[in-house]
Amino acid sequence: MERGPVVRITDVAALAGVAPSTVSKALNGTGSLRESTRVKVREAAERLGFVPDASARSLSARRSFTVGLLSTDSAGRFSLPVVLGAENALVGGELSALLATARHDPVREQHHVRTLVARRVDGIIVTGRTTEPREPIRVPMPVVYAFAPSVDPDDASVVPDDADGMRLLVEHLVGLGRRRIAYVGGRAEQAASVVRHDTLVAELAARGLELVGPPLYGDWSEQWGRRAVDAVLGRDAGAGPGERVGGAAGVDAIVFASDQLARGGCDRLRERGLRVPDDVAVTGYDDWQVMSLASRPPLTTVDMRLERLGQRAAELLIAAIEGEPAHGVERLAPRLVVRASTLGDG
Amino acid sequence: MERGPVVRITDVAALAGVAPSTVSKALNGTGSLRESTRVKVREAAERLGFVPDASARSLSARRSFTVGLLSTDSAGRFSLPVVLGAENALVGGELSALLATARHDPVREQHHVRTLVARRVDGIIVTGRTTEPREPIRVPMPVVYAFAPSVDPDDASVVPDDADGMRLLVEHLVGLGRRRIAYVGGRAEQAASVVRHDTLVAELAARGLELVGPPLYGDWSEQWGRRAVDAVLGRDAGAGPGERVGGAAGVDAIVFASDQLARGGCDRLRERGLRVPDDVAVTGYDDWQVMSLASRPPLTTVDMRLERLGQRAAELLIAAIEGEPAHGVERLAPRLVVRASTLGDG
DNA sequence: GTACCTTAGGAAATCGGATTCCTAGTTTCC
DNA sequence: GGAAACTAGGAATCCGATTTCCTAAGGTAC
Repeated sequence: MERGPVVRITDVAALAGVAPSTVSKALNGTGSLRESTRVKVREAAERLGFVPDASARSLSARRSFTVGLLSTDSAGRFSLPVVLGAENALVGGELSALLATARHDPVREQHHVRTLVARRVDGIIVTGRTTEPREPIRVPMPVVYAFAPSVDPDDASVVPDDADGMRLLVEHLVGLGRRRIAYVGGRAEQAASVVRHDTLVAELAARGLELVGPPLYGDWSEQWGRRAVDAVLGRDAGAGPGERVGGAAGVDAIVFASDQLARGGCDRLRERGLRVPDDVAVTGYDDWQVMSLASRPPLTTVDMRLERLGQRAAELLIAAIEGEPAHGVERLAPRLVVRASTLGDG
Repeated sequence: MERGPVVRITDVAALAGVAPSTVSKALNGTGSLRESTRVKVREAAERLGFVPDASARSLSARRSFTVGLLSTDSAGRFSLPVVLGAENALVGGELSALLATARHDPVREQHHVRTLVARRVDGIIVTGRTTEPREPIRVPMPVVYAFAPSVDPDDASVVPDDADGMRLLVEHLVGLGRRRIAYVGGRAEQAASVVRHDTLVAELAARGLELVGPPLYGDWSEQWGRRAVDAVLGRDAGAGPGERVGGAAGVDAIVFASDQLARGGCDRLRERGLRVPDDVAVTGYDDWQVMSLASRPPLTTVDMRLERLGQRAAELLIAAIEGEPAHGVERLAPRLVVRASTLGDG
């Protein structure tokens, strides 16, 4: 609340003693003007604190310099970083971000899509809660799907490369000499659980190894992580403190499909007297730091680089807006984060 | 990507056989028109899939039907729910939300403020990472501060009522018969640590009780929560399993200033052989469910109702936009969430 | 010195709705 | 039957910046 009368281009023109069109040219670096005139106009604009009205600019430019960030999710743990990364990257392209969260409600989503179209956003980035492929939205402007890809291969999508992440983990574990590896997933029907399992099995096979025991599925909670450890070790034969598990059912590493699971797993292993990583190495997934760092020991895990994912989506969208649309799914390479749950204190 | 040529009001007018101004009146319910005409126009608009251009509408309405959500924070754990609550409430008022995250960078914040002003947003909601009062932004439109209040008492702010939250906790603990209560805060210089401590002391005093030992401050980590328990119980004399603490230094409840601290505290208490809540009751703060529910036992804590806070901020902002600005700090009553860390399995 | 180019900058059209104002019909009333 | 009062809907203006088009002044050439 500082200046009541908003400054218009005509005010600047009047002060500078030129026509409005000249002000526009001077400030936008277009047209042919003497340098002295540009300076004069710039000074007048500066003095009045002139900020061009975006609506008017949009109207004549026939674009809004705005993109929609449509999140199926209530912008939870996964989509939030994506949204933030995108928002941040958009600023560079002098684009603003309209936030629209659908909260899993198709009606709400439809409403938001309509609003974004009405606002003539230059493009839309769609994110979701999980990596399950989703139905595309139908709008008359470019769209990029981030995290949750579109089922239409002609659309542009950016997703974390889960297979690559698992490959990094296997490489790391096997490199450390671990051979008897078990797998604990989250919900069985979700892509994240399945892809990670399948890749794990494939990568082990490529090294002449096999998963120890069947993959275990539950939900994504710490509690399931704890229980899964019991299941892996065999509930009945709780090993005593310091006692190496060994034997046919013995494992020397457990790969969990998320940090939450892994954290619960570490707790349970410790409670059962097993040392992590000395007796059993543990890996998580996501590098959700409130979990991965708070775990005892801190977790070796995979950072999906979600902010970078959002940033990349923004880059692709900007390119599409400028007439160079991408197609298909782009996979973003994740980053292995090594911590004490596999490496010990060393 | 469905219709190339965007439909304008003149297209609808042509199809309906009326003037553009009539279309506008028909669709907006203004002017005086025969019902048959309205229907005719509506059908034409429907058939063409007409969606009025928001820029044009904004230009003539002299407002953008958009509000800025300015988050100092990278929309972290606290500001995120506030932002979501606000965004959700805005939809009801047919307003859209422009997301702007400053990431603690004053330059970035200034840039975003400029952008929001250029876009002629109808108002701005400012949120922060902590409840520390902050400098107000200077803009020519209404502003509401949420979570982090403005230092200017003339501005409108909505904050969680921390004192009330602590009062609820004390009432609960004392009601359960706990008398020897210790306090563990987060960072000593932060309002959240201090207000909670001061209120705790005052509420205890009102009941003829005193805090056991000095308040302990550290950071907001689980690790500090664990260490703080050691400090409270006395590092040297680690009580054996099942042994009641008792005596001059004994406590029968520990109030932690956050769920993270409390969770670490529970872990440590258990490791020292103390039962929660039988030997020592524990309370957290925030009801951050990945902490409060994953804790063993789950935490009795205080839900600040951050989404509601954001919603309330949106309501106040909408009122201000409509000419009824609020002033001063409004405190939102929190909600006590009782779980097993004070009540046991019963 | 006249004819032809440049060039700086202004006037006017444009973007797409909303709104104000006005007019041709229709009603109402005495 | 004629004047006043409504009514429906169209024409024109406006919102504020961009952009196109055009003109007057200055420069160059022969």
